[in-house]
Amino acid sequence: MEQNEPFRSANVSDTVQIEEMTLSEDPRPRRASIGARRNPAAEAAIVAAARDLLGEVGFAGFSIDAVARRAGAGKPTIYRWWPSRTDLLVAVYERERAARLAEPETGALKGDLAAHARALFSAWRETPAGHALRGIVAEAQGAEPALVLLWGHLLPALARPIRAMLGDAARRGEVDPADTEMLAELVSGFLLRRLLTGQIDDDRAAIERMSRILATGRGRAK
Amino acid sequence: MEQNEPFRSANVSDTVQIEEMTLSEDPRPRRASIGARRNPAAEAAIVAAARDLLGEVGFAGFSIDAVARRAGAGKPTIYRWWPSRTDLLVAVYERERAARLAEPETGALKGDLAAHARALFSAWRETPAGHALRGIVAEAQGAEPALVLLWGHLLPALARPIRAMLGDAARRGEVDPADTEMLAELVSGFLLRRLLTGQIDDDRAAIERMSRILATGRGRAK
Amino acid sequence: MEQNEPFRSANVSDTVQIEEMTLSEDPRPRRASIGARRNPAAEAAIVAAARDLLGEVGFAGFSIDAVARRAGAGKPTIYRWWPSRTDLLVAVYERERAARLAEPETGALKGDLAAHARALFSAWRETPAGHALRGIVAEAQGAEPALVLLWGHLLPALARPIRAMLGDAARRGEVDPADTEMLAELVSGFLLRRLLTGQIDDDRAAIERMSRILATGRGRAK
Amino acid sequence: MEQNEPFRSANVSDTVQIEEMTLSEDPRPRRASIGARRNPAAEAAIVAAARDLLGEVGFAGFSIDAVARRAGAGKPTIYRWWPSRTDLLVAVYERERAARLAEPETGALKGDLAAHARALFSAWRETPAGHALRGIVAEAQGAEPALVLLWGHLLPALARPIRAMLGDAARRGEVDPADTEMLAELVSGFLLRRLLTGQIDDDRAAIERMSRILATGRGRAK
DNA sequence: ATGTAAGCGAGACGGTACGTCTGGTCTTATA
DNA sequence: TATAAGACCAGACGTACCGTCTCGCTTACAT
Repeated sequence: MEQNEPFRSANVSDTVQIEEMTLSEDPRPRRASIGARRNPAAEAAIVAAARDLLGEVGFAGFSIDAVARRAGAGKPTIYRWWPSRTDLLVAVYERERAARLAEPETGALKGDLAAHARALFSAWRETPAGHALRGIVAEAQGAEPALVLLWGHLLPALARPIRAMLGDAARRGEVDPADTEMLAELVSGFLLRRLLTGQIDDDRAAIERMSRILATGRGRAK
Repeated sequence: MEQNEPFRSANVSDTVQIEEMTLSEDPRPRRASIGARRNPAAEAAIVAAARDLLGEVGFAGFSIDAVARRAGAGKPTIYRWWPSRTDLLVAVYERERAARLAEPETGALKGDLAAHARALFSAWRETPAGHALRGIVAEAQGAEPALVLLWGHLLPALARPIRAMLGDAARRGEVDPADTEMLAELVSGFLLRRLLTGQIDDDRAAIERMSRILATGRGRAK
Repeated sequence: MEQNEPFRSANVSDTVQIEEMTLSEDPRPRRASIGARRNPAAEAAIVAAARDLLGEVGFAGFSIDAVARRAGAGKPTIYRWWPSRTDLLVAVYERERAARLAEPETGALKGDLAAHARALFSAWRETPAGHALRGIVAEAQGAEPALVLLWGHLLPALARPIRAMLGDAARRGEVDPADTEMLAELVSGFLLRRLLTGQIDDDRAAIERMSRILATGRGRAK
Repeated sequence: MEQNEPFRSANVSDTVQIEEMTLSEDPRPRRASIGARRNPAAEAAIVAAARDLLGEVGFAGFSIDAVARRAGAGKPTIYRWWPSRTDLLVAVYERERAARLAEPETGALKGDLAAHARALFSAWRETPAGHALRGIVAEAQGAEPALVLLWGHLLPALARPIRAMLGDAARRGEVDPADTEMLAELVSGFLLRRLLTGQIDDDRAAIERMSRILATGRGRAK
């Protein structure tokens, strides 16, 4: 801060000097490079910081600066491995999703759908995965790459287990195979709409109704 | 996000006319105050600038600064009437929505749903309303007030005509009245999911299938 | 606030409505026009507000907006009579200066100067006049009209009683008439420098020394 | 404020050279960071821009925004190193003051004072230093930190060479040592008053008279 | 064994946008 | 015709992030 400044005179706010001196010992261990390859500790610290940040303040207040600060990482280190904020959100999302729900396999489509929806809402409530996905959707409304990622990768992944259930149901004769694709879209539309409007509490009645309508057909009114 | 048709331009009955007339002789008319009350010309110019900006660059690049610049307005004037970016987006959205689709009234639910969906997709493609709604959803992922507005005001408004169709269908005996609410939610989930992933092209097959499944029930596989 | 807005929808921050309704009765009497001539009540209220504001927060925080707010006056009313902030400051300054010090007339220049300086410092301390003059000097550093006003009107007025004392002293033979002008300038330089650096406490020793040096000459060191 | 001579331009040994060289091929070199430490080129460009701005439009029109624009710098870069406008003005002032007047050493106080005053007025006329100091004084009338800086740092520095002359004179027996402090204050009061009222033209008669009165005493009128 | 290549924390950099404040002008409605 | 009111454009304020850059360091790997 002092180099090359022959004329730098007393600043208006130079009274801070004293307290800066007490900072002699460094509380942060400064996680250095481990050679010409990615440092797993750095990666873990960054994703953990991002996860915690999302958990604490949600997508608002989620910034690369804040993640770097909290992780004790340099911003270029983040940008090296996650070229955009979206990528970092995806990393958090996928990491959380790893703790996955065992497939229900109740033997009937309606029960499978309901169980899956309830498990998903629960995971979105209790981990930052929900905030992460919401953030990705938000980014996708303004950035092309995020949009591609969302509907080329994330939403298909979200629909995959649903499609699997529907495939099973089709094999059991519960569902016309020609309808599985649209049914999967309707289910994920339901899930997404609830997530984005913050309505992911354990609303059993609604989940039950959705599952019944889509799984067993409605039949005409009596 | 792909439709580069520059959307329908200023309507014949638009309030912007006043401003555009003054533009004829002076490049920057410096639209002054008209007394201690809101200046409709300023309001029109701001909403028009916001609309055009959305149409040209989408939600990315939509900033209050840019709107003020383009409208020749002071930022405080914008903040006075639309306290947040979301409010301005809503203004654009509702303005565009005014040119509304006549209700289909085909006499059968399936046709009504399909016609409505196609009309809505068309409107989203051809006016900035789609971009506006996408922006509002994005904002709602990080800002509580926007979230409240979204699911307390905007989504209900979106679902209202659908609910009306379902009510009619229920009166005709096509649908169990107990299901109308969830059916409306499923339809709007479908619409919203398509909007947010940029899939609002005129996909007649998908719209047809969605309408059939939700309107007539699926019936089990043969 | 409602006119011409067919599309103005629910604002994000529209919860204020309720409390605005309680504002039915007006606490402020709304001092109206008294016809086609200047309303003394308005003038008094404005100058009083300016004076009080200066007294409470000093020149920082002194703005036309704040004065208008506090006086319950419209900004144009202020600008009509005081075309710039400087003019308003001058009004405050002159009004305060009205409660003026009786001329000392001790019969000797040194005592006159000291008495005058002490009286002036006291007035600057105890009324907003000091803040007003400081503000005028500040404005004069960036605005030509204020500068003209300052050294064409205010500083001469400040020097006038001093020049009078020096004239008397010259008549008494205490001072060379050719020196009175510069002596007056040196005295007012002393006063101004003290005011602008906030050193207008009752420093009798310094005032005494200044008076002695300028009034009786120094004489060489013993 | 009247001198429209464009003041001495960039010195041969100025640090700006580096930046000006890159300007040869690219109209906007986008002077990037040079690592986790202050970039001297950026500093030089900012101070130079501030200096030029002061020289061209004076303290009015001197804004951080304008400096940033002209320097091709980001506003945060300026605020990082000069937390307030005052700090930047001080930087300009001290930079200019570096081109210092050789101490006169005429052997007699009166000549020393006159030479010093004339040199100072000349520097204030021909460089932006005068505008910078005027700006600092203006700021000090509304901001406490600027006030502290002014009379704790800047005015003492201004008075230092004068005090030195007076000390020499006292050693030579020309002046009573007990008077040196007040004499220095009277001289700097004279200088400051002239600066703040824009009267820094080469008024030899006035400078002569001031020097004579303060240096040799006046003696009574004949 | 050593040179080189890459990762690392750090933080400065030019920008853009944020939301607020003030300046000075303008117009209306009221008296 | 003066007044209170308050909207209007303009633009500066100081702050937060963005994504890029360079530094000085550390370590592993290829020579």
